[in-house]
Amino acid sequence: MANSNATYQDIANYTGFSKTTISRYFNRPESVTEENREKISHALEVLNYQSNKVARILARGRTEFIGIIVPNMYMSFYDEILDQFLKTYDKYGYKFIVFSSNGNEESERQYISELLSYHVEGLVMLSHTIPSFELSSYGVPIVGIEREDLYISSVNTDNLEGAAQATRLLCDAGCEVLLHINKEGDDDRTPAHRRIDGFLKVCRERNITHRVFTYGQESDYQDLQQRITVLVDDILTTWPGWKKGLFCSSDSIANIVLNDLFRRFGQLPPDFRIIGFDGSSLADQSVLPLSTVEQQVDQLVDSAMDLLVSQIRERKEPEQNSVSEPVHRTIAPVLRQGATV
Amino acid sequence: MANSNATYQDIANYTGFSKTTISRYFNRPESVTEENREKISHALEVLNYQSNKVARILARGRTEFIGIIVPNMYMSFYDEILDQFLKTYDKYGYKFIVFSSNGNEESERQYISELLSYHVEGLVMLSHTIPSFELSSYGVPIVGIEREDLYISSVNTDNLEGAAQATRLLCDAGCEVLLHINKEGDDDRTPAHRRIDGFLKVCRERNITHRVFTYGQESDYQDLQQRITVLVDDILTTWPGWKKGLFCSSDSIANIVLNDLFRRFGQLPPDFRIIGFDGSSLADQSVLPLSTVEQQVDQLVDSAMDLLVSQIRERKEPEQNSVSEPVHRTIAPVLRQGATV
DNA sequence: TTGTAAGCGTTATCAA
DNA sequence: TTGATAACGCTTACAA
Repeated sequence: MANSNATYQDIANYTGFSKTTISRYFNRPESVTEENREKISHALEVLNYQSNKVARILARGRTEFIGIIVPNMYMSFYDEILDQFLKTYDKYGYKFIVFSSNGNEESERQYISELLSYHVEGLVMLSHTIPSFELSSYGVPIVGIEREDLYISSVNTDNLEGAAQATRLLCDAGCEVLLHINKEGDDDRTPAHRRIDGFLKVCRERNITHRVFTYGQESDYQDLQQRITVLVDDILTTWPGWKKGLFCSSDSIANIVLNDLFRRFGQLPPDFRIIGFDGSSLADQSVLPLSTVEQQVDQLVDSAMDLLVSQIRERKEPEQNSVSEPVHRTIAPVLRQGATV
Repeated sequence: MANSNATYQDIANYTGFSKTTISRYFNRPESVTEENREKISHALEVLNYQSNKVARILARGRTEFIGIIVPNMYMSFYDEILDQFLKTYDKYGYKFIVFSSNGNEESERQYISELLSYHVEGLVMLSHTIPSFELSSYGVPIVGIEREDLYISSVNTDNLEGAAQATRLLCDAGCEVLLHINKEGDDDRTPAHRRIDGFLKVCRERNITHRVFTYGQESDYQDLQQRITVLVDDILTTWPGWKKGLFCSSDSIANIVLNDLFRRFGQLPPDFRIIGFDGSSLADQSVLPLSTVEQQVDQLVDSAMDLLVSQIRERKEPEQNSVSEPVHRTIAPVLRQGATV
């Protein structure tokens, strides 16, 4: 039978050693004679020993847990990030306890406190409801990704540069008017907001006609689609005959626009160019492969783990450091040419 | 400062009570006088107490952890399932430790053993590499979802019925030839294999021309797209002029077919009907909303948690039960009419 | 190379 | 209603 719940004590009794020696067998095998190692190893088999990490955590004070809070799973960006984190297990050995907050600030606090009581060694925040100032006060290593990050360490895509590249690409493709769609009313300090800045910067540099559109709190996908349809109507009637370049703040939006145009015209009209943002799998699954500014998820996550691990180390040697300052890292985006520009 | 690491002992010293009383304050508050409760509560504030669940686990033997292993995150079915599990936290209070296996049998074993050593109370398996016989031997409550389940409890969509409904719908829409695309070489005992059975059953009942196509181990999305293109070529030349009904074993495949047709014809040709399977968000994001057989993810997960929790309870009262038999639950799928049939 | 004993922060069992 | 004391299973000085 599995799950026999043998303990070091049982192994010790069986072999005639002490618990300590059993512990050594696992933690510094070289300090146990070959011969005795075999005896112990044999006993483990016989008693079907199953290690108990909970006890080890308590004794050592290291959980090897990292907590991670995402806003949701239906935006593919978040599950690509999550997947990437899970993959770091082989490299770092950290296990992940995952919560999905749905943007509810109160549950988010509860989740954090739950995580803290499990003594997670670090926290990854993708969700943006709780201000970084509060997060920093929890006194646990923490890193934010693509969220407001004034008081905490963070990793972000270089949104300004990504947006600028996308905008330049549209220019160079001969577009005569440049349009940008972004989410409205987002906090100014949010990284995604830099995409507007990048767009405007290039438009002004090149002195080209442009406009920024925003969509609001459309709650579900249906509403969002309708909002976009209205917007496309607007664009078609305002600039008929112009060569139009549309930079969308996400692949999801770009996909909706593209679908809308295909339903109207059976193709991407020749006077239309579209580019998205994120480089999510949706960009490939679209009716035409979307051109997009790819966020390098692997690098975002690598960097985040790196920051987290060094914070965790720091706090083990509380000798020198005053409370060290937040570190902000930036990952270069990659322009990915699809079929829409 | 946060993270002050006060313990019951500190609270006890501060208030003059014993550790035991502090413990009672948390676990059976009514057994402590109102007055003393306030004293303690005050001390908690002052000392900034942060509970330590690791110690509690060790003392009580209950972790409130459930382990979950998914094959990957890029198939939206899995992350919708995962998201749904995370949401059960408010109802059941279980935390989830998540691993993504990428179909690697060896890592999967390692993950399981890791999970067991954290004394998870139960296991959810979505991944199919490890046979259920082996899983059942681990002696921990376990439930599989849409995978081979001979020796373990499980929850599955009624794939036979779903496929039958889809096929009937195509018939009723006046299709003259019915086609089905599924993954080849899949283990016969896999639930998704029932979709072929359902398709064939209805085709024979109605005595209608039909064919089953399969695709193989195409490793990435590109290859898969190419395979599908060849397949569509084949279909177009074999049944020109026929009214064709195509039942795909996933929304992902249906989406590829639909995109392919749109690229060729700028529309879904009038002699083509398509229906997918899963009811994933991709079905909505497609160039035309896909008709699909929706797997009721919320019910799948509800049922799974229910099975798991009752197994967990059972094993707390080891009095009566011999090793209880695996339970298999089935969730009815829902036909969702999109614009493709 | 091995063993003794104290400790990690809770809960559980008795008594008082 | 409260308190001593012994678990829970492992780690870690310190000794032998």
